[in-house]
Amino acid sequence: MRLSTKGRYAVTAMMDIALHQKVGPVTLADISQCQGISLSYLEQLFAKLRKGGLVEGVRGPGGGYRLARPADQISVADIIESVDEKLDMTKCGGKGNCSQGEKCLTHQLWFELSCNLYRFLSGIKLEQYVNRPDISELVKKQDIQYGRFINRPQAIA
Amino acid sequence: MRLSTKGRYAVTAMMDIALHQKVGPVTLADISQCQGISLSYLEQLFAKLRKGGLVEGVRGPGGGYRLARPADQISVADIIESVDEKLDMTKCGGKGNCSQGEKCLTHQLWFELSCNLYRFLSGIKLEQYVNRPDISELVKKQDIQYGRFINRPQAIA
DNA sequence: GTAATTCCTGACTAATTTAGTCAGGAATTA
DNA sequence: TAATTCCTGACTAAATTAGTCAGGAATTAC
Repeated sequence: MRLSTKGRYAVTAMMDIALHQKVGPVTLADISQCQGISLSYLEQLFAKLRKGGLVEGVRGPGGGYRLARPADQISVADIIESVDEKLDMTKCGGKGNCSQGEKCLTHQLWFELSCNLYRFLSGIKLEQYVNRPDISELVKKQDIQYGRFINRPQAIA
Repeated sequence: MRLSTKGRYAVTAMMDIALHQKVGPVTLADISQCQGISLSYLEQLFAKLRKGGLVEGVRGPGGGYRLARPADQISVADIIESVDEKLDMTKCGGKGNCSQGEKCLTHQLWFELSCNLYRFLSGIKLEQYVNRPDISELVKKQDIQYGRFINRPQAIA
C-alpha cells in the first residue's frame, strides 16, 4: 500500500465522478480543468481505473466516465490499489536473503501495519461523501462556477 | 500524508531500534545489513529523523542511534512525517485558482480523508510492537543469526 | 595519545516514478 | 458528416528515490 500524489489524483477524480453520478458521465476534460491535472495524465490514470473495473468510459458527445459499480462498493483502497503498482514489501522478495527463509522481523511488522492501513482505507467508501447534504450544496455551486454540464440536455434526464 | 518506500524504510529502521532499546544504541551499519538498505541512504534518512527529534546519535565505538523519547510516544505518523516532505494537498496552494478563493471541493474531501488517515497512523505507536512476547523471541533469534551486539559488553549492562 | 569506531555532512550520480506532451485512431451523437 | 469523447502508444521532462563518494567530528579502547 503506497500513497502518493498519483493516488490522490485518482481518488479526487473518482470523488468528482461519484458526486455527479446523477447528472451523467463526467468528461476527463472537466476533471482536468477543475483539478488542474493534465488531460493526458488523467487518461493514463483512467486506463488503470478501467482495468481495475472501477469505471467505464462512454464515448461520443455527452460521454465521459461513470462508476462501474455503486459508490458504496468502491473504497479508497480499491482506487489506490488499481492506480499504484504494488511495491514488494520485503525487499528480499522470494530471495529469502532477508532472514534465511523466514521473513525479516521488521519487514513482518511493516506488513502487519500495512494490512491494518489497507483495512482502514477499505472501510472508506465513496458513498459516504456523496450522501452528505452540505457537499451536494457545494457541488451545485462549483458546477455553475465552472460551467459544467451546460450543453448536455440528455444528462439531466 | 504520503506513504512510500522511503517512509517504510524509516518505520522499519525505527522498529529495529525500538526492539533493541534495552541492548543499547543500534548502528546504521547493522540496520543496513539486516534490511538491505545502503548505509549512506540510511544516513540521509536519519538526518531527518534527528531533525524531527525522534532519535539521537551516539558517536564512537559502541555508539549508534537510540530513541529520543519513549517508544509509546513515537507514532508511525511521526516517523513518516519527519521523513517525507509535505506535499501540498491542494495543487492551487495559496493561489486560489482552484475555486476562486474557496478550496476546491474534491480537494477538501481529500483533505478530510488525509486527516483521518493521519489520526489513524498517529494511534499506532512503536511500543505496541516492542512489548509483544512473540516478537521479543524472534528478535533474539535474528540477532544471533546476524551476529549483532557480539563485541559490545557494555551494551548489556 | 593513537587508532578504531561511529555518527555526521555535503556534493554528486543513477535509477525510478511522476507528470506532461504529442499524434493519431475508434466509437458515438447531433 | 462533423463534433465530441474515449482510447492507445510512444516519447520527453521533472521530481523523487536510492546510492556513491570523500571527508570530518566525537567518542571509546588500547
